[in-house]
Amino acid sequence: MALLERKDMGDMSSNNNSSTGTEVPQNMTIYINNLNEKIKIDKLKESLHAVFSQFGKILEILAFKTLKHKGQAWVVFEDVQSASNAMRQMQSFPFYDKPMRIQYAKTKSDIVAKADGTFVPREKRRRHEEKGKKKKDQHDANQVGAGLTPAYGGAYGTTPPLSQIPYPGGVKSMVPEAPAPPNNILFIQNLPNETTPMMLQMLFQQYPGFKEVRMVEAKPGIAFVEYGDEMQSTVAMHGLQGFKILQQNSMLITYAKK
DNA sequence: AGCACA
Repeated sequence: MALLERKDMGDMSSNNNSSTGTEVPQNMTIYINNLNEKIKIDKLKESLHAVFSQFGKILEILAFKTLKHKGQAWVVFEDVQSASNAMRQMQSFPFYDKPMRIQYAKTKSDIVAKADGTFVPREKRRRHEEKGKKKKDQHDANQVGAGLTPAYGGAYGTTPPLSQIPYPGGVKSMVPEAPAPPNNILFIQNLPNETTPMMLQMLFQQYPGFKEVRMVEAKPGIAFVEYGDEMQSTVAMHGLQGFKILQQNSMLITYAKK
C-alpha cells in the first residue's frame, strides 16, 4: 500500500537557499510575490489553489488588494514538506504571464498557530513589543506539522477548469490546468524549447512501465509520456515533478486529459 | 517593492 514514499528530489538542486542573501527559515506557509496585480483577489486565490494543491493539503490562501499587499499571497500548507516542494518546483513559474517569486513566509500563519495552540490575538501581542532590544527567545518551533484541523473548506472545494482564464487585461492567462484524473499518460508543460524527445526519454524511461514520449512539432514546450498503467505514470510524475532541464524551466507534470 | 491573518 505504500506506493510512493519518496517526495524529495534532493539530487539536482538540493540547496537553493543562497540567492540574494534572502534566507528565511522553513515555514509551512509560502510567500509569493510578483503576482499579476490585475487579477482579482478571488480569481487569484482560486488559481493559486488550482496550481498549488498538487503539493499537499492547503489550509488557507491569503491575498489582499491593499496598496501594501498587492501582488502578493500566502499559501498555507499542512506541512513544511509540501511548502518546500511547492516553492522549489513552482519557483519562477509563469502565472498570469508573470514568473512567481516564492519564499517561505517570515512568520507563522495564524491558522497554524491556532492549530498548535500558540496563537496570541493581535491586540494582546502589541503589549509585549519592545524596540531596540535584541532577545534570542521566541524563535520557537515554527513547524508543528501534525494534528492540524484542515480548516480549508472554503470556496475552492470544487475547482473549475482553469486553463486560459480571461482577465481584465484581456489577454490569455498562463495558468496550468486543474489536475486531470489519473491517467497512464502524462502531460508535460513548461519545457525549454530546445527539449528533444530523446532528452525526455532519458528522464522518463528510468521509471518502470515507460512506453513512449510524444512531442508535437507545432507546439514547443509540451510533451506526452505514456506508461503501462496509471500507477506507473504516477510514480514517474512524482519522481520528476519540477525537474529542470535548464536552470529556468521547472517542468510541470499533470495527467493528460482522457 | 511590498510578509498577512477580510
